[in-house]
Amino acid sequence: MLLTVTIKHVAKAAGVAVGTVSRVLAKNKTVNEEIRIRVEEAIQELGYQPNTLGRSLRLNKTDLIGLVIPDITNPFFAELAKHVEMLASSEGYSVLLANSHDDPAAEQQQVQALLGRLPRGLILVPVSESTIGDLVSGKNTVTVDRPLQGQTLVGVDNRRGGYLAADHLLSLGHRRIAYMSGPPTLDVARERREGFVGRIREFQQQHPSQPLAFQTVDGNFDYRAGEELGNRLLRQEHPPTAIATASDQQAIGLMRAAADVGLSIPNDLSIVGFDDIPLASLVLPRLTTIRQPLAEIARIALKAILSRSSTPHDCKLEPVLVERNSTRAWPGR
Amino acid sequence: MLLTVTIKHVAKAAGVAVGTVSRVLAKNKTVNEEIRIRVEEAIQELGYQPNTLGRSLRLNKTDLIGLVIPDITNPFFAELAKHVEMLASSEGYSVLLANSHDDPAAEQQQVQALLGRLPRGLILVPVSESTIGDLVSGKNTVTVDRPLQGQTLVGVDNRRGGYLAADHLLSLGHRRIAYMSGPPTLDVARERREGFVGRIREFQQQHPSQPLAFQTVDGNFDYRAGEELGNRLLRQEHPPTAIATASDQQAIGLMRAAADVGLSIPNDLSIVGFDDIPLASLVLPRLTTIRQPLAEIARIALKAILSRSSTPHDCKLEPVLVERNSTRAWPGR
DNA sequence: AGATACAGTGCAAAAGATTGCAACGATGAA
DNA sequence: TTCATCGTTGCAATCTTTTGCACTGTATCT
Repeated sequence: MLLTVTIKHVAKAAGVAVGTVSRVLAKNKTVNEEIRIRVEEAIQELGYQPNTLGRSLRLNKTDLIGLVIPDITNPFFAELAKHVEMLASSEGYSVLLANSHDDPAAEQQQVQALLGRLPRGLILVPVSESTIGDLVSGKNTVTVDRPLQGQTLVGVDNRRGGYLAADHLLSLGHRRIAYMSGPPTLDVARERREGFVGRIREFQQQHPSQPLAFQTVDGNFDYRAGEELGNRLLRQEHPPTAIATASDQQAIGLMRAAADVGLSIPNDLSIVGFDDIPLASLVLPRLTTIRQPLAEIARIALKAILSRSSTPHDCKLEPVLVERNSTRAWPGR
Repeated sequence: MLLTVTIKHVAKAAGVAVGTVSRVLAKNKTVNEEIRIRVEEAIQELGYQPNTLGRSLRLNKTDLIGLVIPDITNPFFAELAKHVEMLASSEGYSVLLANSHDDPAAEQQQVQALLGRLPRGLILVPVSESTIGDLVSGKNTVTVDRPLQGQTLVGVDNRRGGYLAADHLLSLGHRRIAYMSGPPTLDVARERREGFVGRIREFQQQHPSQPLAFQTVDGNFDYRAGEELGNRLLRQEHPPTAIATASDQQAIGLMRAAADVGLSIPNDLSIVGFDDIPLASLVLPRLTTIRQPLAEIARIALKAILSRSSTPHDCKLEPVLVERNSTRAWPGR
């Protein structure tokens, strides 16, 4: 165990008091140029690195950002984590990662453990609206993607996203449409569906004479749910000609189901996803989807944490439609 | 800002000295039963939680595990992160996440930043063999997937993995075979290829009369490389009937290229991947691949960290062939 | 010249927890 | 009675850093 060099050693080497070294480190200008140089030389010479723990204890705050997400394996959250980590580390912060596995009890435990580390702030994708509410209240928290009572939420305008998807399919001439939603317990899922259904209703009112079949199914956000719900939808007597989903993972699962049933995309079936994960542009055919500006979301969330604006102020970003090859105009056979 | 309750408050509430409270917390048995109960009640009552910083400063060690990976967006590393996080948090540790983006300079910076936090240990997927070598030497580090001079490596027997893939394709009757390798700078990639080539050569010696065409290409591990290399391989005059890749991501990119060329899998082309990421069993067709026991890898890596066995001792696990629907016997047209 | 201001520096007190050492009271032995 | 022992507990030092306060010496003003 090599013994570490502390601020005391630097002070002795430079022939000054520890306080002075500290002031040099803090770039405090009330320190003589000559002494500053002497101290900096000593720091160089000894290879001194400030002890984060001592500083944190004294200041009662750390350079840690807590990030609690349901599942790092989900490409959407992985992307979020990547951006948060990049931005945080460029500002000198490190990120504490915690998985909640979509389990309220685990989430509560994780949040508690993280809070015990006195992080500068918490970026949270909550799974349970109730369990952790008071745990994080007043704790410099920002919520991403999903809301939590009394906390700043930064995310996308989900209604608008749903609206865009519906509008896209309608304008392509589809008149047998289905919407594959997420878990009905989640606000995000409900909002996306409401936006989608809203556009459908709007169209029906504007064109009351046009026949329009529409249905909705619920499930999880993952691949498997996409496949299962897809099978259910496509094996009906009159299957839809277009399906919008609440996540790209669902959409990719759905593509699998479509292939099993023998449908070709986009010829027999148009699909539009949600999120625009990296894989979306790599599946075959490339997936038309509603893009969430994730880099921007991460940036704003982190800024909110670091600026400590105690008043919660939600931030809803604009989703955008990314047209690729999984949707096509319906010839109207 | 609500003021936090410290060990001092507990001591006063229980009418004992702080040292005694500390001993109760440490489950030190040299403390009277009666007093222990009184202290524990005070802890409950006040909702006291020990300050991690004070403890860490005193003990000069933390409950943090540093995890440095090239890219959290890569499903393989995401899966690794998930397992590490699960195991670590179940032992009371938190994980510090850092992305190196496959960039030696960034990696060096990240490792340095993490080490400054005095983690209990570092789990590292190194991108550069040279830059961080002396940075982490003697620092309780475990390397996963890729080796680093003088550090314990836990990973899969890559040669064996390559061997299994080649053996599978040969036994299916394929005689025009290609291997899509990873970056030749990476030991992992070289070993997998050597294993693969080794089995090919072995077969040639055993059956010198049988015609056997074999070629190799190099590239990155990601989807895009898979697609590009795939196009190059498949657009030859006599394309291979079977291709093994060095990663599932490559394999999935390759599937895309195959579809572009109009080849059906597994009828016209057999593909075997490497890693067995979750997506592998969800693509169409489901991907035959060489599975890495990632949960086991994470478990061993963490155990090595926590047991602080200072002598580096590599651990090579057995990869296993997972047969799914992307490979098929070659009829020998 | 004497008083005042001021920049620059040292000193010591925090911050919260752990732990070696001393002290204490009770007991038993000499 | 005195001494040693044992099991517990309190005291105080320690880990490293920051920062308010006091102090020094110089410069400026009256």
